[in-house]
Amino acid sequence: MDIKVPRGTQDILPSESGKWQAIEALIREQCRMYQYKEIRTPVFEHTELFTRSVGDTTDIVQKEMYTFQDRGNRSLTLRPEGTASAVRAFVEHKMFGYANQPVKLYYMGPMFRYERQQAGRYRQFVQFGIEAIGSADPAIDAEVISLAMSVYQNAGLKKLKLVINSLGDTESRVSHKTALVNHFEPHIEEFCSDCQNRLQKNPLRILDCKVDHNHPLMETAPSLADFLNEESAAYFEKVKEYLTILNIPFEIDPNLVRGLDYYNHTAFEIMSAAEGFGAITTLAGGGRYNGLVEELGGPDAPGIGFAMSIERLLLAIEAENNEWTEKSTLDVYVIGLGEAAKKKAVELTYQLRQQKITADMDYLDRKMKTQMKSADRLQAKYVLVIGDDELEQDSAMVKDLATGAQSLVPFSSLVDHIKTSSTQLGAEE
RNA sequence: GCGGUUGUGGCGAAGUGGUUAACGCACCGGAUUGUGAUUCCGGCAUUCGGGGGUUCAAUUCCCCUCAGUCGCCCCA
Repeated sequence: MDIKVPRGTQDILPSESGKWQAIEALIREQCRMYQYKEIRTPVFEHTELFTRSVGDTTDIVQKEMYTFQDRGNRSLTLRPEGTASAVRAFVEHKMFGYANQPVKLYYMGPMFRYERQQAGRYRQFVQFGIEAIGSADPAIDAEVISLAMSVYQNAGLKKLKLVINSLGDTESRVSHKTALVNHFEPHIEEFCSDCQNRLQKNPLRILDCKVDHNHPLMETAPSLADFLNEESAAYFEKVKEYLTILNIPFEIDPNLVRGLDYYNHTAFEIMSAAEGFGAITTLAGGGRYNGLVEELGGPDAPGIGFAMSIERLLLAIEAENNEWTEKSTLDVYVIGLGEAAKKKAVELTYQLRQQKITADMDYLDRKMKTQMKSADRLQAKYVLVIGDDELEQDSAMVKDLATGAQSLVPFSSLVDHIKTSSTQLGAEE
């Protein structure tokens, strides 16, 4: 078999899936505390959804999307991020009419971006994200950020860095854009063709161009911070104030610009400061997107959200050396010796499971010693041994693997015996 | 898109231009024909990612290719 997983994808094996489930449970619990409700949207959408929301001059849309034609000649795209779908659903199902506003949503699932893989970056990766749509209160910006922080803290992470910035409102951005165009236009022929295209459509993207990043005009480009109008600056101040009330430390990075076009006002990233972490330190990113709902055909509802990568969260946990010790969940391993005893073993294993006692047995007809070894490796609490002698007495030999003690117990009282001894065990701990 | 690095059994990992490719783990069998640690004995790669070339001879040298991995950029 020489077929392998496609590039940039991975199998999460049984030895790892326990961690995933633990993280997922932690996340769902946090969302419950904050009263965000899960929304599940398709993994593919009409391509236009992303070109219109994420922005058709962004890297994501221009070179990272998995876009294909279906048999009906529709252009579809595997979702590269979650906000577009959530907002699309918000509009499609008229959630702006819901009694409870803002509408608070969360999602968790695979996203797809065609990129070269490296540590913490995959072509299929899992994002957890939330969206609060319908409120322009800076307090909810702080709530959104605090939920992200609280997931990380509950996962045991300590080395975190929150970076925030304000991208300003439409007016601020328009004046900044004009300044950028004026700045670059006289020398635009010195830039790459991509940048020349970006000049009128989205000059901000010129600033993170890969080709021309050494051009002297990059250094002297007008900064967004200088173009924030009064309302935008006041809004940003309020967000900072609320973060301070919540005791969440932050840094301001005036150069923080998110890679998606729909953001305005608050933008933030949470990074890992753990040493030994890969080159990619961003754990989560998000921001406000007033205007996006309208862009997708809804009313003028403001929104804010973030997305985080589960893969990177797990990497960060590892980098901070927080071990997840997985406890064995096997109560009983049943060993049947000989044909008649095996039949009994099959029956008993089934009965134990029905009584909510986890049980397993050998299906390879291995010898006693090897089965004991299996039981040991599986960290079973008890082993039941059934042979001809036990059958004659309608009993099983019950061995406590921790102490090594064993006793003959009648089949009829096996379940009670195991239940009472395990609760005693549990009480001693 | 660009660059570094790696590719030997289920896993980890040595190694050499030349008849049998170390070792460790795991696994299987036995010592112990009904009991898990340890120990001892035995078994477990006609083959060194794939293709081509150099050579009397290549897993070892050269070229190409594929794949993993890491980094740049950007992002989650």
